[in-house]
Amino acid sequence: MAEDGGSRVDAGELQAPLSAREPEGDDKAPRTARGRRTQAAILDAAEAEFGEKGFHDASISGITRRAGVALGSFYTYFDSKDAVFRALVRHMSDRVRDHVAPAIRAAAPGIAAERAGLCGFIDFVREHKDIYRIIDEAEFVDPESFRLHYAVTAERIARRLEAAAVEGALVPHVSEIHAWALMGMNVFLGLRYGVWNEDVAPDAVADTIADMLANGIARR
Amino acid sequence: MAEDGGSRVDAGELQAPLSAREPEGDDKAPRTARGRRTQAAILDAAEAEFGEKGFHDASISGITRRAGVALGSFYTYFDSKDAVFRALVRHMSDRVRDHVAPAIRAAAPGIAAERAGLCGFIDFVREHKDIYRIIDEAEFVDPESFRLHYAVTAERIARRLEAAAVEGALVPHVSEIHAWALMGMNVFLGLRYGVWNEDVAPDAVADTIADMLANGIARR
Amino acid sequence: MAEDGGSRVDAGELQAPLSAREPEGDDKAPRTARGRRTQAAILDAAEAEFGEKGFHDASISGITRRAGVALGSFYTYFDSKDAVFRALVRHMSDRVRDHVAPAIRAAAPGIAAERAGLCGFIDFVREHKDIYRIIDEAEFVDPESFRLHYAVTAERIARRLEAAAVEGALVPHVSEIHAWALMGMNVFLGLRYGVWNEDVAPDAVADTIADMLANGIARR
Amino acid sequence: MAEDGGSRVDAGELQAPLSAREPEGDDKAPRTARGRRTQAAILDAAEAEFGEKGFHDASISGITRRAGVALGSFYTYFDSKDAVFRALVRHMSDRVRDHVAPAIRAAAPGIAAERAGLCGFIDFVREHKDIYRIIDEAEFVDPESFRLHYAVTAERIARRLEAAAVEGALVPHVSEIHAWALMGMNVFLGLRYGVWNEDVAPDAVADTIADMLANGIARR
DNA sequence: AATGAATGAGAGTTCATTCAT
DNA sequence: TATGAATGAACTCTCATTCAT
Repeated sequence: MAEDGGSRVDAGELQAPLSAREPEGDDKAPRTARGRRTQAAILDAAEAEFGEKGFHDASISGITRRAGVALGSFYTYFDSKDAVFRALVRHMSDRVRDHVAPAIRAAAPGIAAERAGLCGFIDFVREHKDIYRIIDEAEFVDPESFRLHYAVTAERIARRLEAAAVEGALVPHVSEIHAWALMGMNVFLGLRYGVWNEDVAPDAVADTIADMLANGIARR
Repeated sequence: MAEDGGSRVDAGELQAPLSAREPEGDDKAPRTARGRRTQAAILDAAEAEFGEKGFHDASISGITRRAGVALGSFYTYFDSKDAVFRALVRHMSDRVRDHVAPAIRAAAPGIAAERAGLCGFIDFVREHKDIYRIIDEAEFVDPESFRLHYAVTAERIARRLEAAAVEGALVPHVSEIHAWALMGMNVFLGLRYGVWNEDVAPDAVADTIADMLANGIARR
Repeated sequence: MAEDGGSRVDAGELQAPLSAREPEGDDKAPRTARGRRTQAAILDAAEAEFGEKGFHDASISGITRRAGVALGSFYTYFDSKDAVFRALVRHMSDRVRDHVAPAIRAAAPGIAAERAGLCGFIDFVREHKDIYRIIDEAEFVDPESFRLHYAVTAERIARRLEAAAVEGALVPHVSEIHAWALMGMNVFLGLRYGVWNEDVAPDAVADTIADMLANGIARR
Repeated sequence: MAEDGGSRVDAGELQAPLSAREPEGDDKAPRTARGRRTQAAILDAAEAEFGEKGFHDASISGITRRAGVALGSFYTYFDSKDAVFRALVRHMSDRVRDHVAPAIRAAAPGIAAERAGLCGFIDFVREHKDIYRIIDEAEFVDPESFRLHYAVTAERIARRLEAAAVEGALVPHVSEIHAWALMGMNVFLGLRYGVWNEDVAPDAVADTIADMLANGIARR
């Protein structure tokens, strides 16, 4: 699952409405305004259906029922069940990134930035619990996009850490290994304190992790 | 996925062969030696089938074909597709724990023990790559056992950290949050350096993480 | 099995074609004319299949084969094998009633009306021998509809007898017991002289029973 | 279902225990005492299983589980599921007859005898409600034995009526039609006042029917 | 563009029966 | 005689996808 804000998103970028997304092969470009509305309705319905039931228990007819359109209309806008799923994963992956990125950029490079990323991630997950299921299930539905998602995310973290090291905020030997470790921490803390139970405030979680990242946990 | 060794396993305990497992409701106890052999063959085949295809694309007939038994024989030993899956998850969860536990116990409490756990985990995952898929897919197939697995694992880590803190090896404020962070790190490092690619030695990964845990990564 | 004509059916009412039936929960309402044709074909085929083989030996694929539609189409119109069966029982129960009712109403209340009912019933059964199997098997397939069918039928006979008693055509103490006795007689006479063997004319059977009902069979 | 006592059973005949029945092709003769016990246990279990679940939902394994014997042992004593069912139907048919016959013989030929038969039948059914299901289901499981059962029973009633007519107790023209009518009445009255609900005493039912048979129900 | 009926491969599951021990 | 594992045909039901209207 996405757990990190990217830096390629410009500040002030708004969440693009579904109907304005440019297709990338998984969906078909509607020709009319009516068509765009229908496609958007289907994508929204797919989010609800997949989030609620998971990929395999979700059904096309469930999606079109939620969307209030005929079954056949689905295939006017998407080639297959897998295709909507991919489109949805990409869409959600973007939304997480867009949610977290501003907070990261606003913080000082290094520990503070990572702290902000984790905090924003937990916040986001709390408001979009279904997303967690959706992106994670991609591992089994469309391994390639799952792999890509995490590879890209880890790479983004790694570049950020390196930049912070160059600036002198972090130790010089930060590496891809650190990036994967941070990503894993974030994902599981999001699962535990975002999806499963909200018994601890995101800020408290983030403070704890920031301290660990800054000073370690060995008694000296 | 399991990524930690428990302490309830006695030193020297051997991995119990499939044929010696006591059933816990997901499988039916065979009453003859022949029956035990067949059940073990089915469980082994299920591991291969699920690992290769994932839960939903796997089929009972695929499992029995691999096991070399008739389709109906499956139902002599398991109630359903879900039931084998659950039995398998439990079995594998136990195997990871049993593999990692001795290394953890052999190390000094604190950073060294956690280092050993991560190292053992990556080793194990490299030799049982399918396991990763199987246990992780439980999130969607049988959420309860997924939840239980990670809750139990995190709890075990937390207790270990607390004990090390009491001994003075770790800072006194270690908590459940640290446990979840460590678990998440381990899982993702196992995925990246165990399942996806073996381009970095487990020891190197573990050294890096041990250093981070001991000293943090902030420039001081 | 139905063996009696109801009084709620208006004189002159025609047997509704399958395609005009309103669903009551056991079948799904088609939305196009084509759909109605298909559903009717399936229901007709089900009658043949169940009548010939009985519920358990009948198969959905047998039904769709007879109907000349694809297997899956069955589930477009009925939820399950039980659901078609229930729809069919209801349909046939209505048909018997509608066949017999006019003859009953045309006769004088009392013995003549019951005679007409029996006569019409045997006639009907002779032309629809399958119905016997179908409705009777409901006792084992869907006990509730079996129970309901006979309870409703007995009640109808009881009311008719009471009305005739009030008019002075029958003795005043006719009761539910008489109704059940008449219903049982009719059913078994229908079985014997309608389904099994047509060696005696319905009128002859009815005359015999009418005499017995009118005068009893004790020598005086 | 049986609804009449035969006259071929000698007075004083005891209900033969299962283990003493002579096989008639549907079961296999046990060679040892132990074998007879096992066979009897299976037959008893079959009565319970079929009575509770009906023929199709009953299973051989359910029967052997109830009997406390191994699955394979079933085939030591019966050739098939149909075979036990047939043996059971014959057995129960005999039991009804044996229960009702003495009462019939004790009564005066004619109305009194038929009254006694109905009364005894309702009594019997109340104590063996499952039997109703078992024998009636034979219509769909083994039509031949169902047919035979009712044909034999009707014939027995017919002979009894004829004899009573010869003695001057009944009108001279009693026939097979009367026999079937009586049988049908008895069966349905047994269903209503024996199986479904015991809200009316068997004697009251029998009195009502006796009066109807004696005098008819037409107002004169 | 929209509809919804039609398709049919494929899945999980059951269970009467056989047979080696 | 008794056991229970093994078999596999057969069945009901699902659902992604196609297509005529």
